[in-house]
Amino acid sequence: MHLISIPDKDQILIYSMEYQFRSIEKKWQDHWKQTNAYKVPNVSAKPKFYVLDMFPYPSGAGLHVGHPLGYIASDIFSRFKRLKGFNVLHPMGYDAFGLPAEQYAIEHGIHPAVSTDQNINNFRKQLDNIGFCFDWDREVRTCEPGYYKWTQWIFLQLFNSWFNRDTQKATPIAELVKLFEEKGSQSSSVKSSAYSFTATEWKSFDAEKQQTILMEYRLAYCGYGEVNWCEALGTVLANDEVVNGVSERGGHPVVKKKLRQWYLRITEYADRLIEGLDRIEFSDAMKEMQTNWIGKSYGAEIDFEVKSEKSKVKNLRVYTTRPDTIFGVDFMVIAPELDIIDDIKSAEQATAVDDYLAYVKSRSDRERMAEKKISGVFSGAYALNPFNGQEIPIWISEYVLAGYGTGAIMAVPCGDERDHKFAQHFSIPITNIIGKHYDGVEANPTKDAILENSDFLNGMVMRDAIGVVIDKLEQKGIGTRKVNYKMRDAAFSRQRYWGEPFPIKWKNGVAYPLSENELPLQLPYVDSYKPGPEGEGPLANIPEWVAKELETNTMPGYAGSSWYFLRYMDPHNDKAFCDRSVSDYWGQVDIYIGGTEHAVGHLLYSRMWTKALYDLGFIGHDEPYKKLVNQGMIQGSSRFVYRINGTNTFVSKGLLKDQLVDQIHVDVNFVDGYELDMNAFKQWRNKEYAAAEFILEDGKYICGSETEKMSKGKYNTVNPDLLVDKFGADTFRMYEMFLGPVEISKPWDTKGIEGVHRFLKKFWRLFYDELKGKVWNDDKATDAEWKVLHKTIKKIEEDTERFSFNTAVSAFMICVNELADLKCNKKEILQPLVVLLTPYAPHISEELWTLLGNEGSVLDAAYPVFEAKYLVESTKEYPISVNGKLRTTIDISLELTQPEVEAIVLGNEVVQKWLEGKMPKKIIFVKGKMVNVVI
RNA sequence: GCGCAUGUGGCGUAAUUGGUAGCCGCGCCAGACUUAGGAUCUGGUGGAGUGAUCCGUGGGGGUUCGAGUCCCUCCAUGCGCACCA
Repeated sequence: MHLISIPDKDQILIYSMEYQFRSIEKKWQDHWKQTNAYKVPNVSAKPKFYVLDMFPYPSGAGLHVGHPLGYIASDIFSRFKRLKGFNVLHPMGYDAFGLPAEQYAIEHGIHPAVSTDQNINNFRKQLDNIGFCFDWDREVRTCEPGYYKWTQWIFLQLFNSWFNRDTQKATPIAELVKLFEEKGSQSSSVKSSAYSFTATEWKSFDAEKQQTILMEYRLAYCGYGEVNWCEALGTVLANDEVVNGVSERGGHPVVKKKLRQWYLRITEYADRLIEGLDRIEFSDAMKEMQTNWIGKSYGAEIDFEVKSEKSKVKNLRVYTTRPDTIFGVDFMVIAPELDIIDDIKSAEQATAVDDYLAYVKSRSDRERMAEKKISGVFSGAYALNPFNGQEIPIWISEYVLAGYGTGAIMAVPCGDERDHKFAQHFSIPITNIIGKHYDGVEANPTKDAILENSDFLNGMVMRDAIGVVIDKLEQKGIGTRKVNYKMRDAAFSRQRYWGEPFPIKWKNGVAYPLSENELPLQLPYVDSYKPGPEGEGPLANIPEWVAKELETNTMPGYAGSSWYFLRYMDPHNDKAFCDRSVSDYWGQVDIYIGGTEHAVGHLLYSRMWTKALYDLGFIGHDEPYKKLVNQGMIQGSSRFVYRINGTNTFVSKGLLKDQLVDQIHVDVNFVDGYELDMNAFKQWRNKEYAAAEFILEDGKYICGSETEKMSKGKYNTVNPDLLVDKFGADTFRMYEMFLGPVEISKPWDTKGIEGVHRFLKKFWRLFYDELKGKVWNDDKATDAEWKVLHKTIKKIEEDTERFSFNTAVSAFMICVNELADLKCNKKEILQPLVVLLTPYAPHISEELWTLLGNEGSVLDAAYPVFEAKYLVESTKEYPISVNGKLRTTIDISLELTQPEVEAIVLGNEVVQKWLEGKMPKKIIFVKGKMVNVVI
């Protein structure tokens, strides 16, 4: 009999040889806690490795089985790196500011700080269950003053900096002031703005004017932007909260309203954000998404003279990437939002234009986006082609966006699909400038056609004409070469309570930063979360706050998450956001794990903040994440019952015929596979279905199933706590990995977890048998056993290194199956396996490690070293194909040459049968792989 | 509409470089042990056929001695979006 001791206050002894996962896991979790097993030092002789998870927003719903997927993957990798001799930083924290907590506060009157705290405690309990190796001493919460003090501090650095176009770097604003004092606004390092002045003029400006000008350059700046304003609710709504043009709650109308907003000048970093992608390991898909989002394009801005009845507007400026098509312009299109519309519309078209604008205003962005049908209206005005004076009608249509370029395009139907459809729809005549390349049916966006009908460009290849046209436009002073970006500056303020306050005071319309020693500017306690007047945030309702002339907006969710990876390095520092020597030690995040939904938001913002902090000398690297791994979503597998319409009778799935039935979601937690637990169902939802009657097949009620998003409303969420309780954390961890590749989305299936649990039990039985007790021994291993071990070492090491955890779990299973077949209970084979298993199933590994008589923790054991000599083979079972179809296999020595192999193959009776006496045309022999006989 | 991703047994998946398709697990079938099994163990399990064989990686086409893998095209599903000129 073997003995498991549980180091409790009242120590109890359990005599057992079974795999007692509950006591084992509790014992070691307590032990690791007491011994600070996961504490990570900032000073170490070991090489560093930084593994980071995207930290969670602590929602009230708690964790479901989809959440820990990435955490388990990163935990396995962290433990693996630790065994390999690295000092591994693997922290966790909470992205704790956010809208849901505030919404909950509005509805239930519970302060966001309170509910957030409760949610965090709940999350923590659930996370601890799974046995992660997080260093909890480094936990951060973005909503704590000790944290957001530094979020505010970094904001001030951005506020006090501008982007020097010459050096392409964030630079203290004082240097810009100096530049203005010396040279005025004319300098290559200064971007163009609405203001142009000499040094003398600058000095003559009053402070207010100077500040207004500086605001044009600050990396964090104040401007005006449109928001979703809901008059009835008196508040600004997020895009999420607007459905079909009305508020999600209450269905009140939502309109665009211009409000003062903070922005981050991320557009200045566009080129560096593109360039940086070459130096980091993100998936090609992710890089592509970021590149598309930034959307750099080369083109020209061209001014077209406008001819309208009122003659109020002289020019229409358009942006185009294809100035070479200027003679193919058949109409212009301007965005419905443009102010000039009023001034150019003709009397005849006025009603039609107004109607169209009203129509557009009634439509949400979403509708406009998904719209396939073509709409638009002629304005009644014309633009003149600058080269030949031809009149071009100006149209208004929602397919042109006000926010991009100049909000106006020159439409070339023969070369652009959307323009083409528009022209066809409104019967606008189409000019063909590319001859046979345009078939009259579909536009052709080629750049390689030779231009026709194009005046001085005739005979030129389009690609070459682009530069020629721009040069000519520039000579004439009616156009300029222009690089454009789709990306816009990031809106950085919210009219909400539960976020970081801005460390900004307003005096006479000028924003002044608080000084560093006034930080943190604490979020004041409030009783009401109602919006302030005129769309301002709830802080505007606090008299003391307003009296101090403090900014009433708060920062958005992504403020805290844009730099948290730095705070983990030095979380308790109250002198700096992170000591430079510490960030120099840890450097970049080596592996960052999270979902693709952050592809263009968080991942771009945090890259920008990192670059700015780098420019200003606060950290030594300008890309936060060296490598990114995207985890897939775990989908829910919903279960349904079928109730015959108007009755209380439920029909089993297999017996469904033509009856009209209601398909009803049932809670997956009382369905075993597909079989419904009818009693549990009757008790469900306060016995709503207590009177249910069932039509069964083979005495069972079989449910229907569908794969959907995992969510409470679909009753398909599965709580990890239940599974850990039933099967143990080790089983749960391995099963989540066994489900499939980390980066692929797949449905959850609770049923399969038993297979992994069986595996761990089988593994345990190699050491301890239910009847015989200890079965492991010190016998010498055979060649076959060594081979199994080293094959496994190789596979596990390679798979873990490349994040292929599902195949690694499978390799463990194969190994245990083979050792069981060999009846191998030998310590010299089993002990290295225990170490290999440690990252995946740390609890059982630590237990067996101790039981094998080892001192110290398995967490720091030496990782087994693969030796190729155990895997050397002398023969190979070759697949023999005839004309590419497998016909047989033959064991052939690996030493033989091609002619020798050919002789063996041709002598084989199966091959001879297929040859039918003919001579093969050729024999393909790939040594160590296969043989193919071609007849 | 645009962008990205994914399609392999009843299910989750495997096949690392173009070289034996279906490893491992679930489920299912049969059996052993058992008072019993939702425990454990053993064997079987892509489809058709008595069989030799044939068919099979979303559909169609192509390249190749050989294609799940490469190319073209179509279809379906999921996710994202700011119709990006």
